[in-house]
Parts: sequence; C-alpha cells; structure tokens
Amino acid sequence: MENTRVEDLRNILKEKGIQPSYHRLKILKYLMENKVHPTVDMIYRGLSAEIPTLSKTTIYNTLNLFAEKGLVAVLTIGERETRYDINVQPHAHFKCESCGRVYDLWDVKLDVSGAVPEGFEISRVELYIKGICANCRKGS
Amino acid sequence: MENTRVEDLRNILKEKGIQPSYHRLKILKYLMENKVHPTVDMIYRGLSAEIPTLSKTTIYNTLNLFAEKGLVAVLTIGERETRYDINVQPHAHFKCESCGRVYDLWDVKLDVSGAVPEGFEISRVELYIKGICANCRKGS
DNA sequence: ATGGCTTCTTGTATTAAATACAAAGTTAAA
DNA sequence: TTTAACTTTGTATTTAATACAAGAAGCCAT
Repeated sequence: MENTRVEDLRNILKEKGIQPSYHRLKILKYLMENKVHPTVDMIYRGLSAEIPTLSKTTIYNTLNLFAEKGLVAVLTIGERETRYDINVQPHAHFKCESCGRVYDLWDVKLDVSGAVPEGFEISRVELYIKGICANCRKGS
Repeated sequence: MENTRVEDLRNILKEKGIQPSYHRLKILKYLMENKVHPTVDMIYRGLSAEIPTLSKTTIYNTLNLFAEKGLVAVLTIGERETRYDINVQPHAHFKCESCGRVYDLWDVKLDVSGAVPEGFEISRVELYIKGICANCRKGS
C-alpha cells in the first residue's frame, strides 16, 4: 500500500513519456499497491472485477510498454511465468519453491565489475535465489 | 569438445543413479560436446539427423530427469526459453541481447551469506547478466 | 461542436513451450 | 521364456505470449 493519488500516477507515466490512459493508470496503481511481483494473470484477475471489459492483451501491451520505458523490471525467476516489478532499483529476488512467493532482497553484496570479458557491455543484472522461506519452513 | 567415450558417459549417468539408455547417453554426449547452453529445440535439431525417430518428449523427459538428479542446471535467462547447462559448478551467465548467445562467467564475486532473512533456506543461486557481447559490438 | 486523425483497447486467431497420458517398444530379471 | 519394470513415442492438451484487424476513445484544427 502506498500513495496512489491519481495525480501522482499521471505524473509517473508522463515523466516516462507514456500517455496516461485509464487502463494504464489502473495497471500502474495495481502494481504499486500489490508489490508481489505479479504475473499478467494475477493482474488480470485482480482488475477484472473493477474493469469487467479489460482484455489480457491490454495488460500485455501495457506491461511491454512499461518495461520498454523503464517503468517496470521484468523477472524471469519462475520457469514458466514472467513477473513484473514496479521497483526498478537494482535488487535481488528470492523465490520460495514451496509457496511460490517472490521476496525482495536488498542486502546482497554484488560486484559485477570485472565479471565480464573485455569489450562486453552490461545493461542489466538479475540475481535470483531460490529455496524455502521462513514461513514454509515453520509450516512443515 | 571433450572426452566423450561411451564408457565415461555411462559412468556419469550411473553415478547419478540414472539408467544409461541409448537416448540418455546421446543427449548427455550432446550436452558435453555443445556447451552453448542449448534449448530443447536445439538439442532436438542437433540429434534428429543421427536419431531420426527421436521424439521431443524424450528430450523433455531426459532433461527433467537430469535436472532432478543434479546432472544439469536449468537456466531461465531468456524470457521465453529454458536452457540447460551441463556444468553445474556455481557460475554466472551473460546473455547477449543482440546475438542471443549465452556465455559462462567465472569471475563474479558473489556473496549471498546474509542476503536472505533469518529462517530462509537457500538451495540455488542464479546470476544473469545481460547486455551486448564484444563480437556484436565490433560488428555494429 | 464537427469531422478527421491518431492512439488505445479489444477479441479472435495463432504460435510455441511444456506437460499428460496411453500405447508400443525395450531391457532386465526371475 | 515369461513377466515385470522401465523407456520411448506420438497425439492431445494446456498455457503464455504475440499478431492483427476492427472498434472505441481521445485530441486537434477548422
């Protein structure tokens, strides 16, 4: 949960050069209020009550646009699902193999300088850690 | 290219508790001689000349078995393709966004101790770096 | 406002990766 | 040799994602 006044949402989109249409605002709002790194399907199910006519294609279009403009980060941590993170600051992710939840990790010391050979140019770094979360360990 | 005598291949499978069937040996051999982190489709195309009756399902079955037994690592570096790495020693990967090639990176200093909260249990760490490789930079 | 242009959204069709599953084939063991 | 267990195959199915054309909505100038 967060400050999601429509005016703020509009400005976020405008700053990235994205026209603030109704659906785009709703999807952005959803991402900011549901920071669980949702899949397209989760967003669809979350919004279709409020917007019954919403099409999945619109969500795909919108997220691809957001990703292009650097407004969301694309996570391929799951084998068969693309997830979207509204927080584009560099950080790592932990996926629990029991409950499937994806957690943000901010305390990873990662030094990629000198990681790639001479002449290679880095544009993005993705660090995925998998295992069992504390919740699921307690449960079992 | 590498030492891929059939006897060695048999032993590798046996050590992991995998019955060394004809197809499994062929797929293992392919992985050891083509260390490009191939997709299922690449393996299929690479082997179907030699084994015309080979089914893709067999490759899926075999790779899932290999992964279960810890003989290959599963890479989800691409958005829409699963790749397989016969080298299961911990190392990072670089994917060139121009030519699509996946390179091994052995010089990354990565310290994940203290990265996850109390009570979390780590089973795997995947580090993906994306950008443009030296080859493609020269080309353009 | 009205018409016309651009942009956005929708829905259907399509592609492609991956799995399910039952039948056929093969191997190993009794 | 017969039986049981395992492996492979092929078809059908599922599902994520894209393509694309038609429709809807917003925007601008006259």
